[in-house]
Amino acid sequence: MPPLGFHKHDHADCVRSTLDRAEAHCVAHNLKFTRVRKRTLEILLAEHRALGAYDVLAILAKEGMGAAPPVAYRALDFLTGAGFAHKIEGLNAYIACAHLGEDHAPAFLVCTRCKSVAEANTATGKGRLGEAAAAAGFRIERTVVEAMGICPACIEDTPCA
Amino acid sequence: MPPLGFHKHDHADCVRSTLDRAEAHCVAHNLKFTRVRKRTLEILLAEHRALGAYDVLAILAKEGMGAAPPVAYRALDFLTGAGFAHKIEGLNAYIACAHLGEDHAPAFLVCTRCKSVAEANTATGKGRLGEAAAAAGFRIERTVVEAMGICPACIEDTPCA
DNA sequence: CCAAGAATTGATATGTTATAACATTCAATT
DNA sequence: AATTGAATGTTATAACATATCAATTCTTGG
Repeated sequence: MPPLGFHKHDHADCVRSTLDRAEAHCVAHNLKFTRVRKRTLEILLAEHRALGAYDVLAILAKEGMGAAPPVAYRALDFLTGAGFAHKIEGLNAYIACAHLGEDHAPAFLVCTRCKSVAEANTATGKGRLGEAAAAAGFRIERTVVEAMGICPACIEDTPCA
Repeated sequence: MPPLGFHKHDHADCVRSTLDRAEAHCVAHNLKFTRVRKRTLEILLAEHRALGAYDVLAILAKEGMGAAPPVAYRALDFLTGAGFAHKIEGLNAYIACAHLGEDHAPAFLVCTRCKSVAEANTATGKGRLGEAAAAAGFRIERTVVEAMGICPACIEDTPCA
């Protein structure tokens, strides 16, 4: 599967189908897909870009949902916990999951210039890291795999590429 | 090479040889291995654990080197820039490089319980991430590869392992 | 040696990211 | 309707990080 995010696609459909799958997952797992949570996912889905918690908060506040940080952080925690969104540790920012519903170990290509993010679809057995962990007797609970760099669009825009 | 950090080794030697290699690198590259910078590396080297910038700062301050955050952050920036230390993004914390002088793409096993960190030695061609990047025309500048979980020692210490 | 310039250090202030604690509202169940 | 548990909202503060400028030290050419 090609990494989503750097190439053209039917984004309206991308958004709709992700929301639908999130909705279905919540029904199936008895999770509450509340107004704030749903709106937060919509905000993240608007673009394949990472948004800071305070960016999300600003939008929520403008729309009349709580104006204090915990509102955004709780919604983001819910979304990441449910697998609907991921945190980009290298940016302290959050992004909607591009492979919602598929079992995957998220890995990202992160443009440090424009903050657009492509989510690659990697197998859950994580290559060298998995081997090293097994050898050391280490129990992996979560993996952070991010390539920070410059995306194709930004490379083209650079005078001295 | 086994990941360093979770198993016994001659740590005094580990520290000494790392400092020696750092020293040599600075001489070779005309970098200034000043008092603050060297002491900061020593602090990180004391254990194979990640320390926050303010943890480092507290020690520096106690020893009479500047008490304000920029002192610690500048030293840490120097060390990470020179490849003598790495930032663990998942913890917002810093650790001495365990493979100083060897060309490597750092990858870590990070214990979220005790913050000890093992640095695996992975090849610079980064498997799936590298492939995905090449396919997308993405220029990688830095990789963040961290497995967060529970280290062998903490697994043993857990009542309900 | 010493003056000029560059790099490093130190301090103040502030910006950014994140959470603790508690009150209130809402929804499901009895 | 009363109970209860989850979700929301607010205040306050903690934790992480940087911009700016002044003072010092370290080169290096004169």
